Amino acid sequence: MIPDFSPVLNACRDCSEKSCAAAILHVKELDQIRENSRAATFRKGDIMVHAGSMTSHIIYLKSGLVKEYVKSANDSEQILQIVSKFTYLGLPSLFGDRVNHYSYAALTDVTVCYIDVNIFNQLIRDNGNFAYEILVSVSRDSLNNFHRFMNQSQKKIYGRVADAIIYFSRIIFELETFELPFTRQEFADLIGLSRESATRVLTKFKDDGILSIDGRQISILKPDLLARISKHG
Amino acid sequence: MIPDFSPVLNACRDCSEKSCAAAILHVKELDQIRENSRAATFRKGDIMVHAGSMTSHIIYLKSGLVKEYVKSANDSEQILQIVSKFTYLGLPSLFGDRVNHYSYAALTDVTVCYIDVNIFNQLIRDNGNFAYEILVSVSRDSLNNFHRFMNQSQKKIYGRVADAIIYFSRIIFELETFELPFTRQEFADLIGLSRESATRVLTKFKDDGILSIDGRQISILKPDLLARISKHG
DNA sequence: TGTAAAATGTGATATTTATCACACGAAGAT
DNA sequence: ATCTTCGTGTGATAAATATCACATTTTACA
Repeated sequence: MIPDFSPVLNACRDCSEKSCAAAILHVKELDQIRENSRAATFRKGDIMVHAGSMTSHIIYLKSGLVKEYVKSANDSEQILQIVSKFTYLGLPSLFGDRVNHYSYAALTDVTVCYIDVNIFNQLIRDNGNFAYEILVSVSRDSLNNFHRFMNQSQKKIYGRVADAIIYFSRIIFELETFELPFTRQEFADLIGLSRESATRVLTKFKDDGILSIDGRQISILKPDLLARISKHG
Repeated sequence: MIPDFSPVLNACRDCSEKSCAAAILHVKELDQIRENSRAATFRKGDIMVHAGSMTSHIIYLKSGLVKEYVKSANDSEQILQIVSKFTYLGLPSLFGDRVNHYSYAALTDVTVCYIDVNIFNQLIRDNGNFAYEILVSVSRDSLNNFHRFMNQSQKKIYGRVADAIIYFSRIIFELETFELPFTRQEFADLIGLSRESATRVLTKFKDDGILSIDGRQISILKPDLLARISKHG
């Protein structure tokens, strides 16, 4: 729950895990960040940000996987996206009312940098090229969310599950064999299904020889068929 | 379909319909926009942008209502949002691959300005404060889309219809009595329902005395009850 | 290592919502 | 004015998916 603050000062100008946006910054600006930021780590399962909390620091994800989610009234959870390294968390919230609209939890061990929001905003105002890169990132996010939205609202459960599997294979792991970083319930929450329905579809894919499934370990055996199901199913 | 190009030069610096972002620009920058932009009008029903087309100009909406939508394989339509005046259309697409990801059609007569995308991008890079305002706008949009997404994926049809009615009353018209700017089919497409289901819910609300409905003319008679249905229904 | 708790798979059933079919009225076209 | 098309409401039915109940497996941890 509570981040382990690293005792090491993070020398941003030498950091090998810079974002595309930060790569544009001048040495002076990077030093400005360094003086107002802090490295930290989270353990798998830790909640990093609670929806509804105020933002004083922006979180930059240096390594690990994070789920972005919200809980609704009846305790059910909707996972918005899986965030992987080299990403700023919660940018849209920052530029609105400064209240975090989503929660974030670590799916694996995670390392991050906290950056003071005032410094971050100042950099955007001072350096249009930095601002442009941040815009690119927020826009990409927005289009991705839209894609997920369309996927959930227009496809049937087989198409949705296929889509999610392809998403993990191509975007997150870049492998045809991978380990899902969460439970079946969370998998279902990501695509807006009940746990039972998600399980049933996975079992069906296994029985049909499309996937090999052993617990959280997944291999895609028939990628073409899976892609076809994602499109038309 | 084809915009009527106005013969009048638009003097941006005197324009009373500037966006929050443009209000920040210097006189010199506004003149730069003027030399690379063009005013135009569309008639109700005109398609302004086709999804998939390339973006050479960004469209700024000066007056009127526009639907942002996509068509899927089986010709069904999902309306993403209703856009009202003082808004740039399709910003997230601009910062990605420059392909328009959504289509836009005029729901009322509409006046717009076309602004050259290169000029627009240059202004963002040159003027961080302008960039900041654009970021605020893209972020607001992203959070709104998210809200719509949650609404569609977690609520039942009564809650969704209630939500949509409240949205028009509060955000679009700021009145308790208003005229829906589209057909029942489009209303259904906005909230991801079949036309028949949307109709049935509206009729139920009418029978229960929550709304008064006469064709497209709608009055909210019991706002509290409607809000409760939106939350828990 | 043993035990409790959590996660998973699966059948039966219920609920929600879409689809189909059709009647009716209003708006446009000739 | 009449014809045709489009939009709308409504009942009957079908399809998709959630919920419930419970057995089984895996994981956590004392």
